[in-house]
Amino acid sequence: MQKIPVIAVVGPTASGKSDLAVQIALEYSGEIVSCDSMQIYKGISVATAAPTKEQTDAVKHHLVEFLDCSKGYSVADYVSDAKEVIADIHARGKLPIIAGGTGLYVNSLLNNIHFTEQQTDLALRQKLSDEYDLLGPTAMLNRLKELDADYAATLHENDKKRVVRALEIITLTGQSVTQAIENSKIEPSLYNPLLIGITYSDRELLYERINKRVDIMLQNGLLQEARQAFEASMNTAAQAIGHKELFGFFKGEQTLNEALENLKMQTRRYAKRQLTWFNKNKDINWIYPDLTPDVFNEAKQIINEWSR
RNA sequence: GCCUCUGUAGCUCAGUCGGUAGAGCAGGGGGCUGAAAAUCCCCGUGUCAUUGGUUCGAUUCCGAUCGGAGGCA
Repeated sequence: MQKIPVIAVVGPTASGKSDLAVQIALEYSGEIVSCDSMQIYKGISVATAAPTKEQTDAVKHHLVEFLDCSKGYSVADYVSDAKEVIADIHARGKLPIIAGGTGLYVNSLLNNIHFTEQQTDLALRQKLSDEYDLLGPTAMLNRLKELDADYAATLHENDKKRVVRALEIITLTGQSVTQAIENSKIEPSLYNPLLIGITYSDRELLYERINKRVDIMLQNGLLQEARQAFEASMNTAAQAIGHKELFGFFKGEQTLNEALENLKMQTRRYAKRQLTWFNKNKDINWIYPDLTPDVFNEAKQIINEWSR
């Protein structure tokens, strides 16, 4: 089967990937498929720095601001949704441009990780989580060792989320995580991807952009949006950086300035984690705006070489 | 002007009964397969303000100088 050509623009938050993706889409007649675990939600566009109206007017954006904040979502949902959207864009003769900073989603999509039918049981997960708290990390990791020694060897006992999830999978499916991971890789990739990464060679410059962007968010109504989130019942959207950091201020536990400084710090750390994720991928063609002022031109050269 | 306290890692501070020093936070590095903007792991050399003195040896004790805080005038 012929692989679908796609361009993926990745990088840490506030690096300028959204702008670059739009420029590429306009030049090469593309449509943007967002790859961002938080921008999928409606009503939190300030905190998530969702694409602006100018951007969405200029280029069609998919998988952005379509889900209610009360709903849960996962990688499996994303891969399934994105595959459909990409196939449709390609069928209409347009170039799919994946743009986003959620490393897990990017990798799972491009490698065509295969997720089987429903494999989550929140009640069971809660039960295992309670047991973890009760029996302690060592006991739970030991339990996993007996069921799936290989996977257990890759985890630290404090990694509650993964230890619990591994036990959840095993009790639910009777299959070890090692097996499940192996099975998830059986299908070949559907795409012929070109990966373009954007980040600053001088981390300080990226951090300055992040700090500045938080100040702009404030002007764009971050406080009002966060106050609504403070009262609303949110699902995974509650994890987004941008609202929860302001709750301390709403409760009167800290000043607005303290909360904003913390918000900036959390965003900087997030950017660092994103870089850890993407740095591992040796297929990424990196562009550094502080070294290469004309980012778009650089991107065009990379693309032209790739499409030859 | 006088008195007291204080000056140690980017920040807040321990500490060395004299043998060149360590926590928290910040920061850095690394993981990551159904919550991922989440979550987990690892990483601490710095003219111990400056300058004289005592000493085998001073960041530690003493003096002076220069910062900072408070008190009295």
